[in-house]
Amino acid sequence: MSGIADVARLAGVSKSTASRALTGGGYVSDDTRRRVTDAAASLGYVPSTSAVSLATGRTRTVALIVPKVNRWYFGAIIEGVERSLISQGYDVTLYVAEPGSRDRESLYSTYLARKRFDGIIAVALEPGDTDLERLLAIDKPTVCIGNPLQGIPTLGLDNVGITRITTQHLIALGHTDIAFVGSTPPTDAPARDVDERSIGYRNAMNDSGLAVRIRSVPSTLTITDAYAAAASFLADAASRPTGVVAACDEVAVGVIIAARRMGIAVPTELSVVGIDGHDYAEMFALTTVEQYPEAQGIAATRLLLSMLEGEQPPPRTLAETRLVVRASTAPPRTA
Amino acid sequence: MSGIADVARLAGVSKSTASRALTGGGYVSDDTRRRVTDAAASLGYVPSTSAVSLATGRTRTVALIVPKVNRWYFGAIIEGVERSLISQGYDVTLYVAEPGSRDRESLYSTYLARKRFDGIIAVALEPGDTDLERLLAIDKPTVCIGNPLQGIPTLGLDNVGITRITTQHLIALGHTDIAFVGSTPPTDAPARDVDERSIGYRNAMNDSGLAVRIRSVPSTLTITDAYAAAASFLADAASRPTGVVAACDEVAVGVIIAARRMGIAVPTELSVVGIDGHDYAEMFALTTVEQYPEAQGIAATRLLLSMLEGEQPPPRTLAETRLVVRASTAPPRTA
DNA sequence: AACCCTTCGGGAACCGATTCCAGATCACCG
DNA sequence: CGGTGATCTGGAATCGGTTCCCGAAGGGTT
Repeated sequence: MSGIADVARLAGVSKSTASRALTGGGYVSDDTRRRVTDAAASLGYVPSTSAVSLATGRTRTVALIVPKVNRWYFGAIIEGVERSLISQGYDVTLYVAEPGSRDRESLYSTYLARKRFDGIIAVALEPGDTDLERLLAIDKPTVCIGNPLQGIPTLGLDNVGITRITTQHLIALGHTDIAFVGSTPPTDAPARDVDERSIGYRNAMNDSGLAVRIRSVPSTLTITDAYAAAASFLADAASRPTGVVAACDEVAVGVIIAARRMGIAVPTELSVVGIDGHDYAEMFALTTVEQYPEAQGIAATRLLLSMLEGEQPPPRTLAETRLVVRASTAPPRTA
Repeated sequence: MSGIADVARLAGVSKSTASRALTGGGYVSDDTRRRVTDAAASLGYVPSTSAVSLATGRTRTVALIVPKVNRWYFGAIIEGVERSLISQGYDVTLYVAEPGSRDRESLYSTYLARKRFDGIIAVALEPGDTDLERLLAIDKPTVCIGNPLQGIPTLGLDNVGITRITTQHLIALGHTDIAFVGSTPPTDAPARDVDERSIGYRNAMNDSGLAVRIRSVPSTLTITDAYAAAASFLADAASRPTGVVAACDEVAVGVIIAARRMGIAVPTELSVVGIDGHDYAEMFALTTVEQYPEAQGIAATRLLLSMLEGEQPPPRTLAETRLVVRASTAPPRTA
């Protein structure tokens, strides 16, 4: 491997001049610069990143922290972040650790402490966890995607508002017996995304004077979990709601699959509305509020890069959403 | 930030002794070592990784190259690789680039050339692409997951054998009219995983003297793609097969969803068998040959780490699989 | 008491870049 | 023609560690 010294020698200049010519700083005559770049090209010179970051203090790497990879939402964010960072010449190192897990512990104490990165993008941190203060202690530019956290610029959804919209959509269709399928908010802990959504549902129901009914599924909110839960709570025809507000599309899809299996017609006997704009939404004709996690990843990257340039982004940025009405919702049969 | 010089000063020793005490090389008395580690702990000393890798030539980072994040198979591999590498003290930098894409180009010419890693794990490289030689040119320890490639240790499935098994499962149940749903192998290019699977199907059919029928879906092989394709080829009751060998579980699930929608009973009127052991397999009662991508990620990591220790792993390692019979397959109605 | 081997610790070189500083060249102007 | 400022280049220090080499001290043997 040839280093900058070899390039300098071949071009007949000193190391310092070679460095200036290649990085663009300081005065270098056009002629010299050309000689140096030619020499570098002919040697196939690639600067050693460890040397560069030792000298400059910048790593051109961003740490991306996600709780999970194998979920549509997180996967899409990862793809967005990766694509946009790469296009800016940054590498992405990926850390997977669920909030509260043991991995999480060593993540902060060992890996993040090494600071092999210029900035951090953290996805779906749980508020109230110790993560926040530890992130702040690292003292590197940081952006969050998800719930707002005190002191860190965050990109997220208006969860309350969105769920109000999906709930009102069912109410407007004439439904009165509407259940929220998600997880029950813990009374002591601060609200996570899911909890905010259940609040949006409750607000909308209260506004219309309707009774609130919440069906819990495991907080992983996967299709499989929702399928299993729905198979049980849809079983009794008497207590079955006519409308379901799902905490996310994966839950909605699980409910629809369960309903179909049980011979409950969607939307004739059961209307289902989700939140996400999941890949599968169209296949299940799901009415949903779309969000665009890949675009969120790109936007978060932009925020972070602006911080690296010394700017101070707004503490809270709302991500774009759009209600898409499909065939999983209709007026209830009795109406 | 305090450096090793500060630690040395506080412990009353020289930089070299401090380094030896902390990294474990050379002779250091227990007493001195304790003084140094205490000093390091009290200062919260964390070695600068750029300095360490500049001096040692090792980055303790592995590059993970995947074509896509948001697919069950790739997501699971990423999780497995990440988890096991982190537990060994390695960081993972993620590169997402589909074979043949423009991103792929810059990936090799720019990012991989920087060699900010000690080794590479590449997932689902397409044989016949130029990737192979470029990977070899990088001249770093490399492990592949997927199809075998000349010169790189590879962890993969016996695709031909597996699909023979799923096909024979249907044949044994009495099916004679069995279609393969995947993509048609290109005649000129070398075989990808999917192509090998169609070969396994064809071999099994030929062995039993049955007619080969291949239904193509877009090569991304997603549930949605398969759903759309199935909606069309299941439409004509006369030409409809009684059994489907799917190239993967996502295709199988797409077919099942389409069949249910069209009122075709599974397995009574249509048996479907997949390959993967997808998260959704159980929910759809899918008969399938399970593979374990997360375990494959862990195994690939082990292979790579052994290469970093100077060992030479076997060129080809077969990953574990297991046939799981569920309720998506049954004898055909006429039998 | 002389000697040798093992253990321990310090000084300095080194990894491969960037960057500060000072000196050299050049053009232009008075 | 000397002075001045702008432009260009090289030497050397620096980033923060690891590691080679060598000298010193300690312990055991003849």
